[in-house]
Amino acid sequence: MGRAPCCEKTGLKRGPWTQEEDELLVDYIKKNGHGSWRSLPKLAGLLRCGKSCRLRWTNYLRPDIKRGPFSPEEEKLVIQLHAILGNRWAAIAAQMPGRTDNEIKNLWNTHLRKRLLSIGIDPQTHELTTISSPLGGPLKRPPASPSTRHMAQWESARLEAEARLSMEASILLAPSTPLPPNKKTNTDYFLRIWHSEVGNSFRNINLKGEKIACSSPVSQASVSGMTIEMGPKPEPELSSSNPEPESKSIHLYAGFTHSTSSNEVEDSSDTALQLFFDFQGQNDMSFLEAHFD
DNA sequence: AACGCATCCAACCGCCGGCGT
DNA sequence: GACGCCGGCGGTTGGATGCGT
Repeated sequence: MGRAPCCEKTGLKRGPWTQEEDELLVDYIKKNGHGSWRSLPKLAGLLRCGKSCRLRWTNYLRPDIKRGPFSPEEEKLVIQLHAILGNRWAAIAAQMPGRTDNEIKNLWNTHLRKRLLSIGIDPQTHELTTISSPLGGPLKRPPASPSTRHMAQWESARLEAEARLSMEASILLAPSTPLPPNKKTNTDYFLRIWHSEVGNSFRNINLKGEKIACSSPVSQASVSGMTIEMGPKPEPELSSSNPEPESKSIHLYAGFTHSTSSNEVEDSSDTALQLFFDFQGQNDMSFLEAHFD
């Protein structure tokens, strides 16, 4: 037996919304909140499926939606977030206030994907597919290591958890939409895991699966006035010896090895690492500043 | 002006996970 | 544990629009 449709298909209007329908939906939600989407159309006097109403509201009518074209900064942010989160448009949208997942998805599929392809970057892996060598032949870039992918997964989960946390905080602060007292989300679990021994183990394991020696040197790089510090997490007394202002520094400790002899970062082709070096301006870092303190 | 093709994007579809019973 | 309901998500579609010939 198949699953019942989300709503009665017969007699319901489909296709583009009229201004009159929009007004009905906005008026109803402003007065009553959306409540149950399933019952909303009938209560609001709309001949639409509840799902259609929810989509129209979340993707178009919500008052906090920033309409208009994406700025170059926003496009860059989408690319950077996509490198971390993949096709998780809702998670990406959570990092970009005023933009919907549908908008970002459309932007990606119509503009950014093609743009990356045109410059030889695989839009799924964010790695160079083929680049020209100085001798004229094509060069193939090695794929990111499993460890870095693992790191990206952890970071992805953490970003999402913190996005949810901030969203919940804003909901709690809004008197009109209080959070039910018994409402519990995955946020606590994500953050707990990240700060637990499991998270610590992950952070302390290098790319070869070995523990990083704490005496390993720390590498620093500056990008547009930002200090990016890479390497094993220093002991508290060591970190205090470098009084870099918190707002101006980023620390990358997770699963990272450093090579002093060649002055090259091991596994430098890794997508996640490349991502951090690709930042061009401090404004672009703003979304990460809170996460990498 | 007419036609064909390409592009854009709002809307739809199907699946999945959370939750209550 | 099984089941159904519901909301959310990502992939896809198709009508509208723009552009070149």
